Amino acid sequence: MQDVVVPNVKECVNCPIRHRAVCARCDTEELALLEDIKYYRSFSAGQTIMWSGDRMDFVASVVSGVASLTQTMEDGRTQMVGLLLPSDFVGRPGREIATYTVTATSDLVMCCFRRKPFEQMISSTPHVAHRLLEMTLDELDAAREWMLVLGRKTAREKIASLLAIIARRDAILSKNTESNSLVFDLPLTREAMSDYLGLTLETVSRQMSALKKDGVVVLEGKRRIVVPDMDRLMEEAGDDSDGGILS
Amino acid sequence: MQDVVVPNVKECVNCPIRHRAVCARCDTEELALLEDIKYYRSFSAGQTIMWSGDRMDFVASVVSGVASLTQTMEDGRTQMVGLLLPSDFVGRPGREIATYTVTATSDLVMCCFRRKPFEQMISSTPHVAHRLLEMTLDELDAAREWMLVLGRKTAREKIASLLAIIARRDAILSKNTESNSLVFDLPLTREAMSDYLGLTLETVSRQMSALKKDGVVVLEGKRRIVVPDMDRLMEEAGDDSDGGILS
DNA sequence: CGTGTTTTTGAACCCGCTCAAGAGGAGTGG
DNA sequence: CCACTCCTCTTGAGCGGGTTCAAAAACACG
Repeated sequence: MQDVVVPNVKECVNCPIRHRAVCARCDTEELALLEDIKYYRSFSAGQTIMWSGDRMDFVASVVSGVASLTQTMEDGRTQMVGLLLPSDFVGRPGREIATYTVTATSDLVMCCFRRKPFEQMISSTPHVAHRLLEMTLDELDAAREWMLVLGRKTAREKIASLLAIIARRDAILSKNTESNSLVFDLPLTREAMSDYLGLTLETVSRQMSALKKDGVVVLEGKRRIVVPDMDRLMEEAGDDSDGGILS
Repeated sequence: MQDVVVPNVKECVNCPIRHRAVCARCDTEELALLEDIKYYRSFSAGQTIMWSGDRMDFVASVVSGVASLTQTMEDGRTQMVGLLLPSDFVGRPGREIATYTVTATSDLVMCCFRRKPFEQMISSTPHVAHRLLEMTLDELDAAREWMLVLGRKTAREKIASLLAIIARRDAILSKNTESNSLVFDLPLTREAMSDYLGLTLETVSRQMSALKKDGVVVLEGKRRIVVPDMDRLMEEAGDDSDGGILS
């Protein structure tokens, strides 16, 4: 966890997610409006930000760290339904009550907007509304991709798919596209992985060991992952390797 | 299949989905613009409307019937990722190439808009853009709900969940809220159900028989379903019955 | 070093899958 | 009307991947 400390990000202009978040399309004037209604909040790994059913007085962007959306049945069965990485958006304009439980999976910084004024901005500034539509469509695509993983892939393919997704997002964010091999930190516990993949934590552990034994990944310590051959990983995930990591 | 013949719906004002579709918020002036770029297309049950990877020159609303979005892996494993009922929207503004295969699950009528002019409308008329955002957020919620079904529910719960969803949508559309018992036609084959639920067709058949044996549903013929007790069905689905069918 | 947490590994079981055969319906033609 | 085909759906039997339950190992932090 390389502890991204968000050094006094007060002004949007210096914000690390300035060009990917919901504010990406805003001009300086619109940014000024956002500055007025925004505030930062930090959470430590494991902390629950919001319970399903809670009143929700803000929406937010993830600035750094990883958060997750989960749904839980009465008997405790849990399914993660969203993995929120930097620049991703939390909350639904027009909705007062949270539908999902939001948890900080790693240490986390969020840029929060008070809900009411933000909803007014949606109506008044097309740039925010348009970017939000775009991001929501992307989320929908991601959710549908995940439905294929959940519904049809084997345990091994599921693990490989998750690693591939994180590796890809990580490569985009940190521009470490030197070679074909990738190194990144897994921001998820085994339990979080199992909740994402619809598996038990034991199966996740077993399949991680198997992928390691077969040389698909190398584990440095508990969380650091090395992918020697991205194409091989994609193959294990059951996707056709279209080659382009940054598509 | 009660063969909704869409009696010469030429004008939007008479359209059965006028108040739920992407055009719901439009005033008469905006409707006139849409009329210019729209045209109807009919498909018969089983017909493929568009293959994943195809060029996509239009977006559309489902007027009557049911369509499905599916994703397929190289080895043929298939997952349905969207079930499109009347008023639902197909296609993504800004995208030229279809990501999913779209199939007419029953006989189907769609109201198509040429893509380019429609995209211009998104930018120029906030009513369309705003409604589309709202609908996309609803789709995202539905997809996430479905991730819980795919990832964590048993075969029996999956079937019950699907029946509950269709029963609910059907109740809203046709306002047959006389009693607690519901009757509707299943617009899906066993195979389509299995593709939706991440099961085999045999398991779907077995669980349908089991639900019938246990009196949760009554089958009249092959496709007509009677749900004597909606709360019971919800219970079988593993959801807490919040009672309100029309929430 | 001890305690609590996360992860790994083992062994037995079971739900849903696979493979296979049969049943039911709709349409066609004699 | 039956005979035939095609297609969807049902049912049966055995198998296997992932779960469950249990215990040990690795690690973190005082």
